[in-house]
Amino acid sequence: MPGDGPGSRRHGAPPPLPRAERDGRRPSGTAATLVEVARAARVSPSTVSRILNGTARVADAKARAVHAAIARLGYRPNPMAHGLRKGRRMTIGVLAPEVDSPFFGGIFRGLTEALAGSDYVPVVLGGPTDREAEARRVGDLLSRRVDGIVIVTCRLDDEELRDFAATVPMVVSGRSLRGNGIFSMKLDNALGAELATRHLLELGHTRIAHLQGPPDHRDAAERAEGYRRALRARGVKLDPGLVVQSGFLAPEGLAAIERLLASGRRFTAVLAANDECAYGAHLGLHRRGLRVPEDVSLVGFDDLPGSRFTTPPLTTVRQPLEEIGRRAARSLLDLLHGRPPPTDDMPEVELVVRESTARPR
Amino acid sequence: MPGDGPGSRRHGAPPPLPRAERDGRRPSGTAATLVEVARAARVSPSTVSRILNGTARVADAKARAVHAAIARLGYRPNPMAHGLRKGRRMTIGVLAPEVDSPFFGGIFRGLTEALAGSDYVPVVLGGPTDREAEARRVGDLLSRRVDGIVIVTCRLDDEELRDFAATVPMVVSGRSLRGNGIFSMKLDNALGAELATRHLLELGHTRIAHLQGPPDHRDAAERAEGYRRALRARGVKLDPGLVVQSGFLAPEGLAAIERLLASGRRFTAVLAANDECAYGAHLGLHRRGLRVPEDVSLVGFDDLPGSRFTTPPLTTVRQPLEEIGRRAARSLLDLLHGRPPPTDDMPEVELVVRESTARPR
DNA sequence: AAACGCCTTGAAATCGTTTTCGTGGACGCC
DNA sequence: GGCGTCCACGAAAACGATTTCAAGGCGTTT
Repeated sequence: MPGDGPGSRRHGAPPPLPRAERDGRRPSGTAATLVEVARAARVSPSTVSRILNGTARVADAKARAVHAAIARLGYRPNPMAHGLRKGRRMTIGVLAPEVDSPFFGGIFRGLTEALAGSDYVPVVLGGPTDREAEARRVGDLLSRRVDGIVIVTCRLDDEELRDFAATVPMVVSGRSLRGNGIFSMKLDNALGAELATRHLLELGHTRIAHLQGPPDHRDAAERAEGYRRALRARGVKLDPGLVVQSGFLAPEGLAAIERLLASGRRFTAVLAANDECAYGAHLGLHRRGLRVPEDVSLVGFDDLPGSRFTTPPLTTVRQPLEEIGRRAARSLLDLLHGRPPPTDDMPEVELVVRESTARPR
Repeated sequence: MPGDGPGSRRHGAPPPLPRAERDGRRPSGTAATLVEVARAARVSPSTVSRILNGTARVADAKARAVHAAIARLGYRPNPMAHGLRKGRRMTIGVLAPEVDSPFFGGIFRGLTEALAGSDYVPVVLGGPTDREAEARRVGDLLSRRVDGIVIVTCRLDDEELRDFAATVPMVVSGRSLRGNGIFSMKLDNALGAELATRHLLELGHTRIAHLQGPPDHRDAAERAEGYRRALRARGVKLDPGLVVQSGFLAPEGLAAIERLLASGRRFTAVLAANDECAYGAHLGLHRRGLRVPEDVSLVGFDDLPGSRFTTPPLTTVRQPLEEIGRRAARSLLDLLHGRPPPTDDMPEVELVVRESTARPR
């Protein structure tokens, strides 16, 4: 470390956090406290606190003195002392199975956006979860004393959820359940899948395959239901051989379409479990020399940002991810401030027709 | 809210956080404290603390009594009190321009993974940043008293960085700078671009276009430099008309390739600023009826997870994003524990040849 | 047997805020 | 002019942990 003072501070014992102290703001090595501000402004700590929080009127002269002292000392309130006293930590916990999926990304973006105005910050715990692991993670967050929790695709059952919500406000996605300290948001997966399937039917497809999502996943089951419903409504007989088990990930979509192809069953369109699954399926078709949409029409679900830029751009069912994130954050803030969260429903799912679907040849 | 007690708790004043109290663990409505544990176990608070932290030996009998009390009361240490006393908050701040990009996603995943074992949790602040906004955000994190900071693509200049690092350990990506409380990680962008370009040259391409990233972005500039270096090394004259300004986002890649196409300049291969830019470019080519790789070879940079599943899968330069995240976390933990972070270099960039490149026709 | 040291333990101080409680003064009212 | 109210403000008590300090018990050494 050339030209950087007398060697290794910072190694050794836990560092005593020296503050930046150029332009002579803090001669001492440690952060200014409210008491020091009070001393500098010749008032009592209580007064400083009151000024900071606007808890009570104080004389203008003192207020000015205090503000001057704050600026001079570069004072910043210590959030831990604050939290200890007030019982709030100003953090909200976010639980998600896959922090690197674009799905979570979209929601998280909305979440951070909506949280930006407030004084709360998100703490993210990731990693794959089954019901049990998820409960454990909530426990972790609880012992960190987060002020609220958002769970992105919730696997807890309602009972557990209610239980946790007695301790701390919770907002979850993928469930429809409201009550004391709980807010949840659920999209109409069945309707989305129905819309998508109907779109394919209207184009003239009848042999429509469905790559179904994880068997234990409610969203997946609902989408499959929507698919069947649309077929039934048009009087198209469901060929069970056209429904193949897949998952929400691209490799699973690839594997699924390969199995379907290998089965020899004829089909002219595919409804994938979600966009990522569709990506995988697309590749599988491509490998077989089948073109989208000329040979096979392909529909996804989610409308990930990337789906506008696949070749061709993917027809899909739009989930307003950012909006979900924003609403989650807002509802949680409502809960935290003791306001009733809004009762209006989620924005509707919406079919986005792009270029991966066409009339069958 | 059917069957859930006498109406609206939780609305009204800030809720007093009632703890879950079924199975009769906490008759009172509030969380157990260390003092209560001490009382229940008939020892002093100090002793409980010592047992919890292993600070000193205590008699086995007492230790057992304390553990029993802890279990019975469902005691969980209050992190705010702990933080106040110890001066540590057990959180690390993460700064990133776009929390929903797969790029950040990959890094963040590695980060959370490596943090999972420790007692630290990440707090994410997102949103687009220029240098100034980034400094402000670091300030925000500082006033939240995070114990360390990770900046994902750092725009601060070295001076500022050093300054901040005097207050709190920092790990940044996209910079090569180490010193007191600073650790940084930088990939050899120039080398990566050079590898990619050389690959195209070796396939026989000579008219290779480059969609250059944001003009103010060092990574972008370095990649452009690597591109030029590779051409020079092979004695291929650089046609400035083949270098067009783009960005790191898909729409920008699309716009750039359209401009290039409109210019009428002939080219048989494209080196994109990064993978997302390549996606956009791919779409632009597709729209013009140009096929990848038959008509135009295409190379990206980053190796996002999605790039394995584009059609065709994208040849690209691999950045080990998760590994970067993991190392960032580990180095920060090292810094925090007063251990010197590892001095070994980053893993090398690596060309991943898939199916978007081929010999020119 | 006295002196010394180590080990376990409890009492009390401490971290930096917020909040209650009390007090002195200014003001309004009869 | 006396008395009650109200207001601004300071002293001090929380909040829940850690840590220092001191003390007592016990074993060892000379």
